[in-house]
Amino acid sequence: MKILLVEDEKGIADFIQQGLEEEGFQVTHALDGVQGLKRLHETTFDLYLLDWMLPKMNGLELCKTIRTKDVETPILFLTAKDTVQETIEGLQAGANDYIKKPFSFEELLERIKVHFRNAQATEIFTLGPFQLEPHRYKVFHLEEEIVLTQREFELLLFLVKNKGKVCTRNQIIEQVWHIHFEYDSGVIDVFMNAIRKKLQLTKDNDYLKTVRGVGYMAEEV
Amino acid sequence: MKILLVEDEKGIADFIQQGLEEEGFQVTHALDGVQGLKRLHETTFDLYLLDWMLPKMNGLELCKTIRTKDVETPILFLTAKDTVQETIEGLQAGANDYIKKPFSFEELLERIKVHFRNAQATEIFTLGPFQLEPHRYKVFHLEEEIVLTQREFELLLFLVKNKGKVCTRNQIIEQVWHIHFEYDSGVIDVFMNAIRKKLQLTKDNDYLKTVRGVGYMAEEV
DNA sequence: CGATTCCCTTAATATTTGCTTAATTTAGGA
DNA sequence: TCCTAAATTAAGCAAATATTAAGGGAATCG
Repeated sequence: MKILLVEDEKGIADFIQQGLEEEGFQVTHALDGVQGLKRLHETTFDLYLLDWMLPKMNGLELCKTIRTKDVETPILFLTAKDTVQETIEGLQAGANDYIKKPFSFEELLERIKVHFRNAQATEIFTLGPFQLEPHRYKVFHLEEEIVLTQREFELLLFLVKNKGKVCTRNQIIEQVWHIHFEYDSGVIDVFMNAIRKKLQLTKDNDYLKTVRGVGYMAEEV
Repeated sequence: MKILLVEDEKGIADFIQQGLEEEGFQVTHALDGVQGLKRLHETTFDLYLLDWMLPKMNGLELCKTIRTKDVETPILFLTAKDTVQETIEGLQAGANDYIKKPFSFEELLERIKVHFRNAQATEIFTLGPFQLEPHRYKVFHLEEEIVLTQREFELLLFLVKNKGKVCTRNQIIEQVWHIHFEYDSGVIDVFMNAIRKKLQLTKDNDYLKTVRGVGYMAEEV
């Protein structure tokens, strides 16, 4: 879930960005309306969080511009107390909600979640007959749940996210184990073994291939 | 969202009705208190908007009558300047807010939205055979009440609101304890223990799962 | 205003889980 | 065939969580 945050006060922006990232959102931060507009051309976002008072191009203009292209995506305003009245303009310009400053992070999060509730927030990855649900740390084979430990899950998820690409042992140790120096023990092998066992993979059913001398690869059969 | 508007001045009534309908509310209009009462028997509403001065049965009486049947739904009064003092009676009779005439439509909309926001707090959450009622801070197992402390309740509520998703220890410490820096003591564990004990959860009856290395998760079995 | 109660928190201990290592067997490639 | 990489298995160990008890502080009640 990608959020575009347009806010000129660095302190507030950092506070929000950090909090939202801990919640698993991807946050892009722009310091003013013009920068925000640029980001808009680069990617699409799932939610906009706009400060009302912005240098160069204020929130209202930005809001209108966004709405000329994109009618769906929720827009939330951050507004100071004394501009609440004006903010109603914003709502008429196509914004979906506004939050009065000062606000607690919980409030903000709550509001954001309300707007996401409609848009399915939960990404699901698949590999053959397997489904991975990161938000629940769960794997299913068709309907049946397969219980993996955290590491097992993360390793599998990493491979599946890179489906079709070979993941080297080094990459795995870095990305899954978060070890950033040369390191080699048999850990990965042991975990691959455990995963294959739990998923009941065989020669015919070979979704996790080993690439000798390099690493492993998830692949549709 | 259905709103009952009781207002005898046709001009004002039309103005409000039209505006609110544009906002997506369903508005039923009654010209006096007696008519209003009739509508009340026909359907249930999510909010009442009552003029203070009404023919046949004034707003205050109507308000009291509504409250004999329905304690929850927000009631807003529309009052002229010179009757503001009296309106306080209205608040004591169970009204939730009042708006001074003349008011802008934006103001009105603002106030209505605030009350709907609060009304969300009336929402009831369930987890298996358990019911949480946030507005009363109460939990029921089927019919029987289970007494939780405030923190216990808030922790349980947080997990239930995020049913099916893993809540990390960090999220819990932030959202339930409102601590916004890195922090780790055994508090969460102690509370989880207390909650599980009070809800009499066992292995078969496992609505609150621990996800090792991550946090906890509420889940339907 | 003192006593009591009720929670929240900390701390200490017990228990469980799963990560890692190491040793052994199997398979692949030159 | 020989050497090396990977698979497999079992066991020790460390870390996360469960559980219990006790201290402290705020609210409540007499």
